[in-house]
Amino acid sequence: MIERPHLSFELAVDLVVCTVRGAAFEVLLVERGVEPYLGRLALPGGFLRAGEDLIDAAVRELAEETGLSGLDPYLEQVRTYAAPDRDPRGRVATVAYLAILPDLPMPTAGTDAAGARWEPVRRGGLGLAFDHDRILADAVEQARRLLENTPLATAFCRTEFTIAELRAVYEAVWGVPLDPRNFHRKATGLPGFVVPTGEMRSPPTGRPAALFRRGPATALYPPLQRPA
Amino acid sequence: MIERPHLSFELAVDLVVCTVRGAAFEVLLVERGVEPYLGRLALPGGFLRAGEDLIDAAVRELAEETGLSGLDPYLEQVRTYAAPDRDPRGRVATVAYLAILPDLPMPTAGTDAAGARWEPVRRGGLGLAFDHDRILADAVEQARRLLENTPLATAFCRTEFTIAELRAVYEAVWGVPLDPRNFHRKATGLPGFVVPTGEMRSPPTGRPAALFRRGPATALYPPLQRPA
DNA sequence: ACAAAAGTGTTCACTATACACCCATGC
DNA sequence: GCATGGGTGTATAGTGAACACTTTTGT
Repeated sequence: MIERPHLSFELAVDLVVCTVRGAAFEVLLVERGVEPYLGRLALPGGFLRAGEDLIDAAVRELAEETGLSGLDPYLEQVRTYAAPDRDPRGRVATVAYLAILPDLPMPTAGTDAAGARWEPVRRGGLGLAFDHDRILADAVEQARRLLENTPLATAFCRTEFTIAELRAVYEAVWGVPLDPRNFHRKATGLPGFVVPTGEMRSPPTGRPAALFRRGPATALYPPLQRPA
Repeated sequence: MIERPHLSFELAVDLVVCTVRGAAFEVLLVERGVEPYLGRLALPGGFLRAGEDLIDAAVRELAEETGLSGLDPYLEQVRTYAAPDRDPRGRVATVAYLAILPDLPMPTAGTDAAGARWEPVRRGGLGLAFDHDRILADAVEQARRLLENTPLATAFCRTEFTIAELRAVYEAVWGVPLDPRNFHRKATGLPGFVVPTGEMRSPPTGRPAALFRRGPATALYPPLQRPA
């Protein structure tokens, strides 16, 4: 190890954990229990530990904050924030990760998740601590873009899902209504996007819907373009 | 300042400086003059200084490495790399930036740029130091994607350019031939992409071409999709 | 029978592609 | 004139939005 005369940083990972509940696009937030920004809402996150890569820390924090184990979440890096004054405690750089979960029941006691709650994503921001409104906005924009080009939407759904559920994800995240009939054709026609399981599921009323799983595709071609 | 029991990092910025020269998509590399990886090619970059944000460091490094002043380069964050063993000197996290320049003559003496040179981007990587092959691949993929959705291609051109020059950028970066006639119509027809200056430029032989500047658009809609 | 939701067929407008053709210059 | 590259017109195929219509269930 040679001399290192450079600035020293702490490195954190912040999570933008998203889901769709009902018709709402929501994000997981925690109430801060320590200064600075005591009592304010913030994105869950924490510092890297020895031997950890960024993705390791993101996976660990996600498990801690949700209290859920054995998830196979979609996790993708968004970008890094390191403005000199972004944290009053000193120079802290944070790497934001986008995490996508299906609408699962969350443990509410005995874990870090006790202080966590879902909030609907609103334009104009949520008044979060630090620069977390900006981070949230960047992550949301990335999620909206990924819905166009990747099978990300399937990560919002459980293992088996109907086309109507998949469409609800697009409508909630993009905030626009889509034609159910045309969406059905596009989704089932895109190579590798979804594969039928052969099973059916009956809604409260109406014709049963075919069930699908996510397909092998890692990119959607052609993309599912959102309306102008 | 309260106690901070966490891991300490050095934070670097690495640049993927791209241009199109002739028909080739090229990247700026430097030969390392110190250990580790002495003598190997690497991406230009350096550590953050006190008071600097990431983008400040990227702009400063770009000016230092190219020896060019007064550029208004396109600069965009790619992603961050922080694997525990990526730098043998210790824990160094690096934030990669994509920089796009037109094909300019580079100073070759008296500056850091003396040790810099352009190399064509090849599939399979260039055998760079550290994890720079991976960083380069990620940045190149980002550039290819941005050509579809943003006016990024204009950043590869000088202030005034012909449609044929713009097309050469797409062909070089995507590595595919495009129909000159259809490309002309698309590029001039996309709202806010390019605006005619009214001037003309004569090629060595053939009809003079109209000159354009980049337009006000920040996104291309509909996107200029690359062929499957 | 009726309501509700799933899924298919069809129309029509628009867009992309291929390529014939014309234009403006240097030699 | 001829070669060369710039730019326009046009036929054709393909794609996407709108929506009528059929299917399959629960009550």
